[in-house]
Amino acid sequence: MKEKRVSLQDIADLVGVSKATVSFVLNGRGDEFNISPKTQQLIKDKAKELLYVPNFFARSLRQGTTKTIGLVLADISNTFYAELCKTIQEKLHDKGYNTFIVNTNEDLDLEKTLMRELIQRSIDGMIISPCNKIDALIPILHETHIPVVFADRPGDDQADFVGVDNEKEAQKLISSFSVTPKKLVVISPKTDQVETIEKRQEGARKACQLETIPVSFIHDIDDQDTLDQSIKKELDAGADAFLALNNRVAFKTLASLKRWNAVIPKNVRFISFDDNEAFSYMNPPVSALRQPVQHIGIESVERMIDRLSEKKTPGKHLLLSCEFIPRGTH
Amino acid sequence: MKEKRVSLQDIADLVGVSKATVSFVLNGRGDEFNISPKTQQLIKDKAKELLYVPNFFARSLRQGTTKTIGLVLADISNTFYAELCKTIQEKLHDKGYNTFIVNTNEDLDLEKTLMRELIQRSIDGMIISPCNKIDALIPILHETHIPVVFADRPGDDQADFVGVDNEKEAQKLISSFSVTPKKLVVISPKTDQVETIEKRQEGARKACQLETIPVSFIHDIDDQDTLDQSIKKELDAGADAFLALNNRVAFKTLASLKRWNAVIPKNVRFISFDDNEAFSYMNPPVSALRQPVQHIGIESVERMIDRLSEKKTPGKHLLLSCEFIPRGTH
DNA sequence: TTGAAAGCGCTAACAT
DNA sequence: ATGTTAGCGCTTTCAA
Repeated sequence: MKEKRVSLQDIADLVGVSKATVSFVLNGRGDEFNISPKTQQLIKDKAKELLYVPNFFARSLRQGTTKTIGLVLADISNTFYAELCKTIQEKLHDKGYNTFIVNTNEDLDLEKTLMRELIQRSIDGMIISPCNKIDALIPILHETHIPVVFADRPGDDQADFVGVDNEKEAQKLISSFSVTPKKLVVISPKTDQVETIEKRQEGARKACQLETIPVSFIHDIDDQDTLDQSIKKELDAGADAFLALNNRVAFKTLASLKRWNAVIPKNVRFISFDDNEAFSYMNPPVSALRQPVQHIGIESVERMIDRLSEKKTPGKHLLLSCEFIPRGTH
Repeated sequence: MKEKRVSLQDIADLVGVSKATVSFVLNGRGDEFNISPKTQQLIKDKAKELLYVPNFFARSLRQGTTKTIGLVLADISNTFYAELCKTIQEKLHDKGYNTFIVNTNEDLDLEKTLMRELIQRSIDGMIISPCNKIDALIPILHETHIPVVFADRPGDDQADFVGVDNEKEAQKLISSFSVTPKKLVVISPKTDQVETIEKRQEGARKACQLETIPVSFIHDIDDQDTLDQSIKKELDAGADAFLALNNRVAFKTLASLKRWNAVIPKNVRFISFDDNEAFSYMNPPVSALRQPVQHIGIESVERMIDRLSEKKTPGKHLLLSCEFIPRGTH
């Protein structure tokens, strides 16, 4: 079963030409080098017969390029990233690049390990939505000179970034409630030291300050019952508006509200920062801020391609707008 | 910016030793070759200073192994596959393997292309949930001799497979309705020529035959309104039980039922073959058959590792059981 | 203790 | 119209 893979040399030997000739023909440059049609056919036939597959490594080693982009994602099982991943891979493929996807699972150490592994593989570039703070990543990024584009979660000013203005969007969102909240509760996901979530919190805080709305913050701690108790307390304290800071925590918050028989949107209003396929099917359908996921993916790829062709220098920050989807809970 | 990457030779030159020596030291085999501690330190320091990263391709080329498994997925934006992907990557990483994930987007041609690209990269093995029929893939699989494990969707008898007995599970599922249906409607996703969906249809058909329940089949055709009309027709014809064949189409079916004001589960009962994170949060919460996603991932990896160590020959089919999650719609 | 050299499979400049 | 050859960066055997 473990026969050695067929190499250029094998074909060359069997056809009775040199491996250079075989290389030319198989790369479609036979005519360019005036290889006779007869020889070309012979070579092609033999290659097909032996199921020849070129060795990608040998080629990369020789050419110094891999036509591969590394994609580092924080949580592939979150629909947001899954969608982002899909778009990016599609677009990169259109541009002739392969994508090496890795999932860091919001694990700071794993992220570093995986980034190093990607760099080892001589990827041509890296698109990343980091879970680490940029400071932790800088030493790693210094180990390489490939272009890096941050998607969704920013790096620093010197690095490319495509995403949304989380603070501004969150701030605007507060005024989307159909009734000005008497008391707002903001629920954050468990892993909340990430830049995006912090910005969203900040935006909400500012909006509430401006409009003098009392606001409190709850951090999801992975356990539905604890969350339920926190929410109960807020409800008892007169909270009438809830803002969930991503789609995962939105589900959990809704479950809590249901448990305490909150009547949405009559007595209590709810908005999710981050949309989900299921929201429109729920009862009542969930009002949410939709991030331009696909757009983020497309622009990240564009940016990467620009950087690869060295037409652009790093440091561009592209902020895309979100869209509020009014459904039945706001 | 595009300075050449530091190579072994660079370090060797600067330290004043041969690149062999450097290679030994950097691979932690310095003592084994009796390299003096002083030289070793010198080399290590220089490597760190220059941010040396070994060239993975050169190494792979030399060693003929890549420690990389290709993972071919049909639709990464479907929660089922996203979860599978996450598990598989985690487990492979534990075993010292990297994962090269590609998403075929249920596109038959793209699948073939991507599989070829994986093979070109000399991956050590491939885990795949194919969208193509096995016949279409056989020629491609013949181009290589690496172990292949089919996950979720089977290949053929000669190939390894880890998944679920879709036919049997679907058949059993029919008797999970709280009331025996007067008329059952089975809704399939758009891409329904896949083995798993066909088996589920078959299972439902058999169950209905045995219990003499009239059954009809609807194929989702991507347009909610058309689906709505089909479902309306069935409702008018007295359909009182609906079985959705994956989580995506479940949402759409529920939306339809809501549109026509079907009272669930009083007048109409609903079950989804395939669970979703959101189901438990819906109103009423959706009864569903949960596939052992993580288990499928874990076993696929186990199988792959076995095959890689050549302890096992191919052809093992592992069927895992599903679990019916009774919630509020069945 | 360390170095020299071969070779993994491929490409491309240079010969014939 | 085709062949020869020199590497790409690394590992490893053999020699010194």
